[in-house]
Amino acid sequence: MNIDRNSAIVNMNTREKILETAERLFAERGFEATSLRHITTEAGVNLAAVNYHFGSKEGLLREVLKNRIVPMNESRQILLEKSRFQSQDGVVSLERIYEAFLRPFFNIGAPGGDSNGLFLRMLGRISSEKPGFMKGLYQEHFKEIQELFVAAIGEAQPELSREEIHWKFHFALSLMLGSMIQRQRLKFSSNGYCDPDDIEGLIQHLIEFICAGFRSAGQPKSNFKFAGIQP
Amino acid sequence: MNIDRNSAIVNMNTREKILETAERLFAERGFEATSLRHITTEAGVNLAAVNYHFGSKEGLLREVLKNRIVPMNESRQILLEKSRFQSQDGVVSLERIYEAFLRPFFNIGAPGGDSNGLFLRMLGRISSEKPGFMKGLYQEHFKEIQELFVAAIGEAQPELSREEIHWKFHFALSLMLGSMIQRQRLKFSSNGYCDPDDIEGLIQHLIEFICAGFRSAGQPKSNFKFAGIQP
DNA sequence: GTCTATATGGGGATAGAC
DNA sequence: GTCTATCCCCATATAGAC
Repeated sequence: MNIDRNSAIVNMNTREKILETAERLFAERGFEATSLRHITTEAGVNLAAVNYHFGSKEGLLREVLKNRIVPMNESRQILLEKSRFQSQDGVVSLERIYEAFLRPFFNIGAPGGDSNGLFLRMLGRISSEKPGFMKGLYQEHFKEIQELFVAAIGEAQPELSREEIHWKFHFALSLMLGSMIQRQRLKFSSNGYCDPDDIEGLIQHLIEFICAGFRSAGQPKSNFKFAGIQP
Repeated sequence: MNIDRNSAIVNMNTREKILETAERLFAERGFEATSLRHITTEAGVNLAAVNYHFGSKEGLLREVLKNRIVPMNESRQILLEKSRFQSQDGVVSLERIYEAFLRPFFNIGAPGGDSNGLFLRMLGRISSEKPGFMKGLYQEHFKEIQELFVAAIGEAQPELSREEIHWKFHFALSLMLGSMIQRQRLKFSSNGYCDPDDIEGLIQHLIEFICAGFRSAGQPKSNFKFAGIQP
């Protein structure tokens, strides 16, 4: 039943044990730095089982990611539809759109107890470690959901050009991943002013920051004269 | 004289050859995934030279980063001081502050011809690969420059609380790194609407997005009622 | 400072018995 | 499906000759 992902790893079958342990170790140490031997030892299974069940180390990674990403994107879609249903005219506000986009991302570990956001750090890390791999992942898992959200943003901010929407969407996505990857830095760089473990606060600050960015003029070249300083 | 970093690697001494090649390979493939053998083979030097000159693989990494970061931060400080001097009352606008902060970051490779931003991808990657290592790097190289810029932001936006400034500074930093790490994604995710190789456009869009975030209310909890949707 | 040679330990993957 | 045993590759680091 998989009630508590952190306990009773004994009661899982070999395949599940490997997935469970691999996810944790990939997140903690990175993909390259984690060996199959390390995974199988911690999981208490045989080394050869990985290749039997997943074909290769990369096959294992693909499965680990898929198990998290698919429910996350389903959740995003449901939240967006719910907000659209609750709206007056079918146009969802930017805040609601990004709440639907961000919340499942930060809850991706729940209810598995991934309160440290290890999985999210892994996702960000993989995206910089293996760009080719991520491109495939994008085509398979993120293309559709992105089109859905880009369309919703276009309805919420109809004055934005397609180019502007894509720039800003890219920034929002980069910020979401970056702020999670870099989250531990906030601990020692804010001199105690901010608590990086306050996920709810993080989400709210992020929504505010992102929506402000989407509402900005969108014409920086004409609105703002750059100094043209040479470094 | 080091006129062109990409040519005449033959004319460099062993230490420089190693630094040159290591920087490129760390950036292209990541730290863990790059072997000393690979570096020394491409550089055309002996394997043992790395340990002789840098003590260890991590010592080599430290030196590679230092060679880029120190000039970058000097450049940031100079740009900020120049903008302060040019201002009427010593208060620099947010746009100028972030231009001074961002431009040396994106020009970090120049005039070395790092037009692909490989070094920046490496920096972001290392920060997720080796958090402990980055903490040391932060203390050594980034603490001072951050305090300088946080102070300038506090003067430009005096109504922001310390907590808000640190959140937003963290976001801006995460976005800067994230947008560089994820830059290649923009190629295939924007359907051709945006050109990720247009660094000048990237800088201008970033400044606009970040400054809008800094000018947003700063009190999301009271200004915006969250839906409280459960995923 | 630079080389060869090697110590020492790990890596992913697989063949074949059970 | 799971195991043992092993192939073959690569890693970092160092000792010691030149």
